Amino acid sequence: MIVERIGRLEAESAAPLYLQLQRVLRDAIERRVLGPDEALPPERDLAEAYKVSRVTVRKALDGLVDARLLTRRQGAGTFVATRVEKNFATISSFTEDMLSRGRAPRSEWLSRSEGSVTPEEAMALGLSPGSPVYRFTRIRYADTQSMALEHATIPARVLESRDMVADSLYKALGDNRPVRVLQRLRAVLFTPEQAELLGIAAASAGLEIERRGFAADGRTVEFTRSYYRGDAYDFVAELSVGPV
Amino acid sequence: MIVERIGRLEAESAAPLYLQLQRVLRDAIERRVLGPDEALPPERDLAEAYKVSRVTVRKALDGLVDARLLTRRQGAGTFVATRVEKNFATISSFTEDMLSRGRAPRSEWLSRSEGSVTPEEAMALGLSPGSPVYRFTRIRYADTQSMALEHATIPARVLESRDMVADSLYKALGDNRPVRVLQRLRAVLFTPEQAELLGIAAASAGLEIERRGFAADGRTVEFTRSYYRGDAYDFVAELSVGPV
DNA sequence: CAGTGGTCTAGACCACTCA
DNA sequence: GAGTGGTCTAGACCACTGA
Repeated sequence: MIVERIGRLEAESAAPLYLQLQRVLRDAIERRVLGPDEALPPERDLAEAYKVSRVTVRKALDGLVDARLLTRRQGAGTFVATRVEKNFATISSFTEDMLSRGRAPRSEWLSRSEGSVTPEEAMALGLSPGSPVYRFTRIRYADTQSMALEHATIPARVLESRDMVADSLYKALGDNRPVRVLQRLRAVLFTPEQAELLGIAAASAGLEIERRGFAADGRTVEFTRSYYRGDAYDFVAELSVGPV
Repeated sequence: MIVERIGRLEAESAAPLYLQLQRVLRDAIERRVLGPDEALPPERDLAEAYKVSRVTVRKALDGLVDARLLTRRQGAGTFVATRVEKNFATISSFTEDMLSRGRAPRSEWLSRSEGSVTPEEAMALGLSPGSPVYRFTRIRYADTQSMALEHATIPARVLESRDMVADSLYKALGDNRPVRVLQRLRAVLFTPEQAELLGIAAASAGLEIERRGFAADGRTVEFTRSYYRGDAYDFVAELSVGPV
């Protein structure tokens, strides 16, 4: 009954049960089989239906609650969240960011080089002096509008060659893609050179974003400094209370 | 042995065991009783030492891993994280933010009024048209330097009176304090009026930050639009990968 | 007061690390 | 191969919600 409606676990999957169940539930929510504000079956029923223990059901639900897809009310039940805000403040590359805003990302390369780290880069990337890095400089466009000037420095060891970076840097990084980034944002006035490259009026306001990206293994894999047009780009961030 | 070193659970606490244990461990880490990179006792040993089940130990550790105080390596052990970055991207009010940067926050009130929501505010705060709100406008200083112009709108129901807000708005909000905020940042040029209020040159770059704050019960309790000096303030944000 | 989520236990097996 | 974290179970009691 429950399983028919929500979905089956994959029969011969090696993945942990709680992740399989999590996936089935997430899919059901995405496909609107479980509508907003709808109550999920009680944990005990889910456990019985999927032939797992209630602890496993709870572990599956925990992840979805963390991701704000579900809310729990003690004594009342577990409910599908009303999706007012979604996917804010999750990492995306410029490419993905623009696609999600319904725009077509494009890059114009200014340079693509290799060299040794500067002291500033070594500090930001956690590299020893003299380590080899690739540097990429480009103008980013959304549709035909210029959006940003971007300078990226990547440790050579995380990229097979500098020519792998065609359009998306994050795509080229593959498994070394950042799972966590730290960004620092400031408002600045564009320099005449920057304004000219972006094709905008001198003395316009821009957003300087300095980004350090960390891969799953904790190593720093990206140090990027970008200059976004203030009139064309805004940045959304979600913050929450500190560690418990 | 273990308990002597790390600390005791409170004897007669009503709090869940896993939270008590979490607290003891966090304290031990903060006090450097457990130093960076040091291995914690195995989960089974902790369970025995504190007379709780291993499941409870794991639940306590889970929270600390989420908060990045610990890292786990299967087969190897659980280790105290090397605290390279801490407390980024957690909510803080202007007051707290400045204090943490070692500066003295101060406000100069421009106005403090009550009224009915505008359509824009109603939308942002999730209020019905006509609902009463308080509005606060002030110039924010760090030491003697002007930092920002701030316009805040607060639903009247979450504040006892508008005169409760002395220095810190978040302090006045008490239990209605936001636990989650969504911010939108843009680079703008200051208007002549804004520049004059802040005592800076006309046509300087500034950071426009629009913030919506959500209390623990999910209600929107704050809608603020601020203008920060680009030359005096930067914003740090931490992002991570989306929901699993 | 019946039903729900919140916490907790004792024990088991597997996957991985490291000497 | 001993020791560690990762997953999972069956069952229990408590705290809270809502008809």
